[in-house]
Amino acid sequence: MSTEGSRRRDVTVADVAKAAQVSKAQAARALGNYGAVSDDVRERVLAAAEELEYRPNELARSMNTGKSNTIGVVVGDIENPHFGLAMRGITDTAKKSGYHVILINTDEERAAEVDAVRVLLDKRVDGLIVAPASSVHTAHLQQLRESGRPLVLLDRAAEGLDAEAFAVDMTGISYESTKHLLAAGHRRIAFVSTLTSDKPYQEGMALESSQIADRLDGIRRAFEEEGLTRPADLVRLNAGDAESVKKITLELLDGPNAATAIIASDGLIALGVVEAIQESGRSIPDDVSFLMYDDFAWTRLTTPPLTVIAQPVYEMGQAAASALIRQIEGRRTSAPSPELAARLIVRGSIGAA
Amino acid sequence: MSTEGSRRRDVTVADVAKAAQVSKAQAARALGNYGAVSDDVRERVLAAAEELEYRPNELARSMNTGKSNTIGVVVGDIENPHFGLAMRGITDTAKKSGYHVILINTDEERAAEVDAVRVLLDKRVDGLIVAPASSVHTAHLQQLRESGRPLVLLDRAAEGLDAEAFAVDMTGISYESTKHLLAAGHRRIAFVSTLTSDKPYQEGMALESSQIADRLDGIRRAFEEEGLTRPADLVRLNAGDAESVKKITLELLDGPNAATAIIASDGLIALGVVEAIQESGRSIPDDVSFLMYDDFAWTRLTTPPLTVIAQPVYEMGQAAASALIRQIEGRRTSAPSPELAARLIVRGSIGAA
DNA sequence: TCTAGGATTGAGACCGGACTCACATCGATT
DNA sequence: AATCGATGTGAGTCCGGTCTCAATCCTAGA
Repeated sequence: MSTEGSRRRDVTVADVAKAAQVSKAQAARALGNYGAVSDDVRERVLAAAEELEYRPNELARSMNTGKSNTIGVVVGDIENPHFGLAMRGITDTAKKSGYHVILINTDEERAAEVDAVRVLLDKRVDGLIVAPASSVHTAHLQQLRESGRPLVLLDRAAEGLDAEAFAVDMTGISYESTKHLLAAGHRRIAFVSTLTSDKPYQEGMALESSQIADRLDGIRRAFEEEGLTRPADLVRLNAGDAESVKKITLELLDGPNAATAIIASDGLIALGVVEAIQESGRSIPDDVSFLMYDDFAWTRLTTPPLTVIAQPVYEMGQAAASALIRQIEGRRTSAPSPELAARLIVRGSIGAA
Repeated sequence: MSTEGSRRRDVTVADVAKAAQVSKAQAARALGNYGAVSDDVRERVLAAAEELEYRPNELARSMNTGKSNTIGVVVGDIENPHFGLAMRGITDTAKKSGYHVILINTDEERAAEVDAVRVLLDKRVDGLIVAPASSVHTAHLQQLRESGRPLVLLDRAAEGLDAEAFAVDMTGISYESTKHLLAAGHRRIAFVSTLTSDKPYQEGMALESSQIADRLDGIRRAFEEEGLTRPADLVRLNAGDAESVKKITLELLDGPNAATAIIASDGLIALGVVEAIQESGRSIPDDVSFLMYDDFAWTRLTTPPLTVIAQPVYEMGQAAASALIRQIEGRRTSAPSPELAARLIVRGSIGAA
C-alpha cells in the first residue's frame, strides 16, 4: 500500500564493484581499507560507494571475522535506577571502544537468565556482562566460562566461578554502617531485602545472593564485636513488590519487640519502607531510624534527608565494560581495577534509639 | 595461560550431519524443522546435535533470512528513570514476540543519534524505536523511513515524518495543569527544561522538541483563555546539569517579579529545583508552588508530597514495541493503540499564590 | 505387476563480506 | 637487457546457515 516499490535490496560490494568497473576483491579492499589498492581504483570505488549509498552489512562482516563488536548485558531489572546507571557506565565505555550493547532483562529469574545467556551466545556476542540472579546456581555461567567466551560479573559474585566480578566490598561497608547504628544505641536493627527464599531467614542459612549474604555478614560481625547478637528475626526476605514491603515494614514496627532501625537493601525497597513509615504516622528518625543502599538524588529531598550507603554504580559499569573489552581483545590487565569502594553518607535519618 | 586448549571452533550443521551420517541439507532440515525429514533421520540428527551441543549461529541464520529478530532502541539517556521504565516496557514486549533489543544512548546529541541509526541499520536490525533528540532535524529518520525499515517514535513526534509516534497529548495535559495553577491564583508560572537552545526563550520561538513546544502551547492556551498573557520570561531552557538547574531556580525565585510556581519538565530537573528551593530556605508550597512531569515513587515521600503529571511510560514502551513488531511482521493494525493519556495527580505541592 | 505421485535425500547455489593465491605490472638494480 | 621485489588485480574460497532442484525411494491404485 505505502511500501514504496518493494523494499529494495541492499547495495553490496558487488554492486559497487560493478559500478566502479573493478573486481569485487578490489572493491572490498578499497572499502575495507586493507591490502593494496591503486589510487585510481580507490577513488572510483569510493565514489561509486558514495553514489550508491553503500553500507557494509555488519552481519556478513561479523560472520567471517568472528567478531560482532557487540557485548551482551544481562541484568535483573533495567527499570531499577541502580541498573540504569550501571548500564550507562557500560554503554558509555563500550561506545568508546566501538562496541555495542544488547540488553536482556531477567526479572531476577534464573530460568530467564539461563535463556538470556544462551541467546546472546547464539548471537555471537564477543563477551557478556552478567549480574547473576543467583550466586549459587551458576552452572550456566560456568559452562559459558568453559566455552571460552569472555565474561565478567556485575554487582554480585558467583561462587567458585573464575570470573572477574565488579562490586563493592559489601561486608566492609555493611559492618561499618552497622557500627554507626550500634553507636547510636540501636540494637533492634532490621534488614529488608527482595531476595526470594522458600523459608524465612534464620541464622546461618545459605543465601542465593552473595551480596545479601555479605551484608548480613557485616551486620553480624559488627554485633559480635560489641559482644551482642544480631537479631535474626529482623532479617526479612521476599520483599518483592511495594505491597509486601509495606506489610513487612508494619510488622517490623509493631509489638513490644519492634525494630528501632531499618536497613533497606535497595532503592525500590527504600521507597516502600519510607512510605509505610510515613503512612503509619511514624516519623524518621524519632520513631524509627532508617538506612538504605544507593545514593539516589531523591534521598536528599525527603524530610529528613536519608542516610545512605553510596555505591559507585556508574564506575562499576565502566569498570566491568573495560575489563570485558580488555579480555575480548586479549590484552592483559593494564591498570588494576579502580577502587569501587562504597561509603556511608550520614544525613538525617538515623537518630538515637 | 588459562585458555583451555585454544577456543574450540563452534559446532556447525556440517559437524552434526557428519556425526549423524546424513547430508548437510538433511541435518539442516531436521534442526530447522522444515522440509521433509524421515523420523529415522530426524532422531539421529537431533541426537547428534545434543551430543555435540550444537547451537545454531544466529548471525549466519540472519544473513540469509534477512531477519535478525532484533530491534534497535535509540534514547537520549537510559540513566533517566523515564527511559528506564520505557525500556522495560519495550524489552518485555519484545521478548514476548521473540525479539531482542540493542540499546544506544545518544546523550540527546543529534550527531550521536544520526550515528546510532546508521550503526543499527548496518547491524540489520529489523526495526527501530527512536526517541528523537530533535523534532525538527529529522533528515536521518526521513531517510531511514524511505529505506523501508520499520520505525516508530517514542516520547516525541517528528515534524513531517510519516511514522507512528507514541507519546501522550502534551498540549492537553499541559493546558489542564496550567488551569489548575491559574485557579490557585498563580500568574507568575515558570517552566524549566533541559532543552538546549542558543538563545533564551522568547515568544513564538521555534523549538527543537515537539514535546516542549506542545507543553508551552498548552500553558499559553490556558493563559489566553483567561484573558491573560503567559510570562515568557519565566520559560527557561538549557537546564542541562544539576548546577544550572539550581542556578536557574534561584534566579526565578529572586527579585520583585519572582515566579510563584515552577513547572519542572522532567524528573532530573525536578530534583534540582526542589533541592535548590529547600537549600535556599524556602518551602513548598508556602513560598513557591511546584509541579513536575513524571510520577516517580519518590515524589510521594517529600514533604509535602509533590503534585505531578503522570505519564504511562511503561505502556508507551509497550505500545511502541508492539506497533513496531506489527510493522516488521507486515501485519495491519489490529487493535487501535491504547489511550496513553497523561493525568494530573494532585498532591501537596501547589498552594495559593 | 506396473506406475503415478508424494515423501526423502543429497549436491550445490546463495547471503555479503574477508581473505588467499596465482598472475600480472613496473620501476629499479646490475 | 635480464632480474627482482614491490605493488596491483581478479578469480575463487570460506564463514554457517537456508533453500532450490533434480534424483531416488516408496506405496497405493490400476
